[in-house]
Amino acid sequence: MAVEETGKMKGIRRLAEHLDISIGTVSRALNGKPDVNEETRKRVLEAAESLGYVANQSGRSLRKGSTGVIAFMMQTGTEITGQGDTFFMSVFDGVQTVFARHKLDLMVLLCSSEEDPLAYLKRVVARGFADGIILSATRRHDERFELLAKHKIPFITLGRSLSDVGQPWIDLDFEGMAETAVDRLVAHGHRHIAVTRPHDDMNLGYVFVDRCREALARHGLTLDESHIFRSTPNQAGGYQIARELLACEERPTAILLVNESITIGFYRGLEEAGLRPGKDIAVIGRKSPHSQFLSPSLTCFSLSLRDLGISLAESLLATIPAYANLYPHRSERFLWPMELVAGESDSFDLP
Amino acid sequence: MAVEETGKMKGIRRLAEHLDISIGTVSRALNGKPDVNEETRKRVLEAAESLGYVANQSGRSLRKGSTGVIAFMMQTGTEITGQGDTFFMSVFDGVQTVFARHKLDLMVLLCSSEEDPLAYLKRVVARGFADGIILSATRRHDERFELLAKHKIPFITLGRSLSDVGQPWIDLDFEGMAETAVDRLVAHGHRHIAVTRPHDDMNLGYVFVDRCREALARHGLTLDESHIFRSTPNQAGGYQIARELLACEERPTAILLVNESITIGFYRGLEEAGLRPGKDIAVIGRKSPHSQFLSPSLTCFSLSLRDLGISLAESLLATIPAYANLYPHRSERFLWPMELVAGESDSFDLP
DNA sequence: CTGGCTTCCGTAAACGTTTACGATACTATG
DNA sequence: CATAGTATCGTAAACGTTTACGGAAGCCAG
Repeated sequence: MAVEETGKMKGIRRLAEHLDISIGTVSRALNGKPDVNEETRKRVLEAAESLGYVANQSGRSLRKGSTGVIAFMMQTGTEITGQGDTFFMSVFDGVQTVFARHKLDLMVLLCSSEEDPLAYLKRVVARGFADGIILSATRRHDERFELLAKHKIPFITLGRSLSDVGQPWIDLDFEGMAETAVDRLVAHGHRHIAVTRPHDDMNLGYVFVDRCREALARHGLTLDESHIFRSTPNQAGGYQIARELLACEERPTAILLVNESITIGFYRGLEEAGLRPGKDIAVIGRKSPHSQFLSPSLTCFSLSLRDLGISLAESLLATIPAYANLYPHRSERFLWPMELVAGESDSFDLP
Repeated sequence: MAVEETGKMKGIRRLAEHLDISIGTVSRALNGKPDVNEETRKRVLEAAESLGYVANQSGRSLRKGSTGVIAFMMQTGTEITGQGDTFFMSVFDGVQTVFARHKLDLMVLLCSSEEDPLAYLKRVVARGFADGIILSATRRHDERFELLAKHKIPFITLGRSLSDVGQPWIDLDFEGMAETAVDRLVAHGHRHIAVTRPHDDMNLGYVFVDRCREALARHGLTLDESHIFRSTPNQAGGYQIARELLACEERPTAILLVNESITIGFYRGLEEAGLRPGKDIAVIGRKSPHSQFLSPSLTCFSLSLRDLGISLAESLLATIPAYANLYPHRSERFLWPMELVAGESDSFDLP
C-alpha cells in the first residue's frame, strides 16, 4: 500500500492515505460503527477535524439511499397561508433544535407562486432530495398527500385536509379557539358576532366557521350568513372586511379574526369610521409579533410556535424507521392548543 | 442485450431497458447532448415522462460535481436582521423566477439561532450541497466571506461587510434613504432629527448613521449623539425607543426608523404618551406589509423586493462559469434604490 | 473500391461513499 | 496444542449518473 503518498485525491481517500489506513476503516470510524479500535477512531476523528474533512453528501446518499435532509415545503406569496411576519421562522427554529440532535438538516423548499405545488413536489420526490417532508399550506383537497403516500415518503402536515392518507398531522386548534372566543364574547353580552374565513380552499375555514356556529347555537344564537367575511389574508383584506362590516344593516358588536395578518388593516378600517376596538366593537384575533403593541392591544390567541416546530419534527421522525424507536410515545395527530391572552380590544360589556 | 426484461432495477437503467437502448444514449437524450438521433430523443423523453422518471440527484451530482442547487443562507430568529418573513419571501420569489429558467433549485438554509453561522456554513460547504450561495444577515466583520472565497464557491451577499473579498453584493441604498429623508425633514422645518441604528455588528448601522450625519451637516445641523437610538429590531425595541425618545431633555421633532419591524411598537410608545405621528412628531420608516394601514399611515421607503431577488440571482449566476455568458452585463455590486412613499406620519410643517 | 467524414450508439470508467465479506492476529478455553 | 471466538482491519462491490472513447454503419469524393 502506498505510504505517505501526498496524492491530490479528494475526500475520504485522501484522509485514509494521510493516516495510512484503509478507507473502509476511516468510514467506519467516522460513522461510529463498532468494528474499529477506539484508538484509531480517535486518530481518524482528529485528522478529519484538522483537515476539515466532511463526507461528501452526494456520495454518501447515493450509497446509503438516504440524504440526511428533511424538507419543509411552503409557498412563496404568503397570500395563501395568511400567516404573518415571523410565524414560520419560529416554527423552523423549533424544528431545527430537534433535527440538530440527529445531524439532520432542515431544508426549506419554496414553491414559487407561479409553479404548481404538485409538480414541484413531484420533482423533489423524484430527485430524491429528502428523507422526509413537512407540508404546510395544506389545502382542503390536496393531491400532494397521495403523491407522497404512493412513493412511501415519510411526511407530516401542518394542517389537516380532506385528502388525509393516514399520515400524521398537527393543526392549530381552531375549534378550541372558536369555542373559547364565542363563550367569552357571549358572556360579555354580545349577541351578534361576526367571523372571518380564509381562502376558500383552506380547510381551516370550514372547521372554524362550523365550530363557531355550533358554539353560538349552544347559547341559543345563530351565525348570520352575512356576518361571515371572506378576504385575502393580508392587511388589505382586513381593511376590506372592516368596510364591509360597517356597511352591514345589522352591525355585529364583535368579530373573530382567524388570520394573523389582517388585524392592522382591520383596525385601520375601523378607525376611519371613527370606531375603536374594545369600545365600539369587540375584536379577538391571533397573536403576532405586534398584537400587543397595537392600540388598543389585541385580545388574541397565542401559541408557542417553537414548541409546535419541535412537535412537528418529533412526530415526523417517529414515522421514519431509523428514528422511530427514539420517539415511541409521539402521538400521531393532534390539535395544537392556543391560549387566550386578554388585551384591550374586547374589554367592554354590552347591556 | 436483454430485451424487455422487466427487471425491477431503478432509474435510468430501467428506462433504458424499457426502450431497449443503452443507458448512455438515454442519458444523452435527456440532457440534450448532441450525439443522439432526434427521433430516439423524442422516444426517450416521452418514456421518461410517462414513467415519471427524473434523474436521481445524488448520482447525478456525484458524477458531475455540481448539484444544481443554490443555497440561500439566513438566520432564524429575526432579532438579528430586523426583517420579517415577508421580506425574504418576496425576495425568494424573485430569485426563483431566475433559477427556474435554468432548472436550478433554490434551497433555503436556516442557521438556527443556537448555532454558529460559520460552523454551519462550513458543514454546508464541505458536504457539497450547493453550487452557489447567497448570504444574508451579513455582519460588519463576517468570517463567512473568507471561508467561501477560500473554497472558491461562487457567492453573493445581500448586504455589505468590511470582510469584502471581492465577491458581488447588493445592498439597500441606506445612504440614499438617509439623504432623502433628512432633506425632506429639514425642508419641513425640522432641526432636531433622531435616528435609529440596528445591531452593533450590522454594517448598515454605521453606513446609515454616518450618512445622516453628513446630510445634516450640509444643512448646517448636527446629529446629537443622544438622539441615536439603538434597540433590538422588533416591536418591543420600537416601544423602548419611543420611551427613550420621550425622556430626552431636548426632544427631537422627527425620527428616522431604519428597521421595518419596529414601527408598531414605536407608534404604541408614542400613543401612550399622547403623541401622534405626523402631528407631534414626524416619523419616516421602511415600507412593510402593514405600513400603509398604520394610523396615521407611515411615510416610508419602499423597494421592489421581487426585483431585488431577481438581481441577486442574476448577479450570482454571472459569477458561475457555466452561466456567466448568459448574464454578461450584470453589474457586480450595487446599491438598491428605495423610493419614498409619502404617508401621513410626517405631514406637518414646523415654523 | 478505398479512404475519410459524419451520425449514431454502446461500453466502461469514473464520481465519493458505505458495507458485506473475508482475512489476520490475538485471546481464551478445553 | 488445537480450536473456537473476538477484535480489528483491508478489499471490493455496490449506489445512479455522466461522459470520454471507440465502433459500426452510411455516405460521399476521389
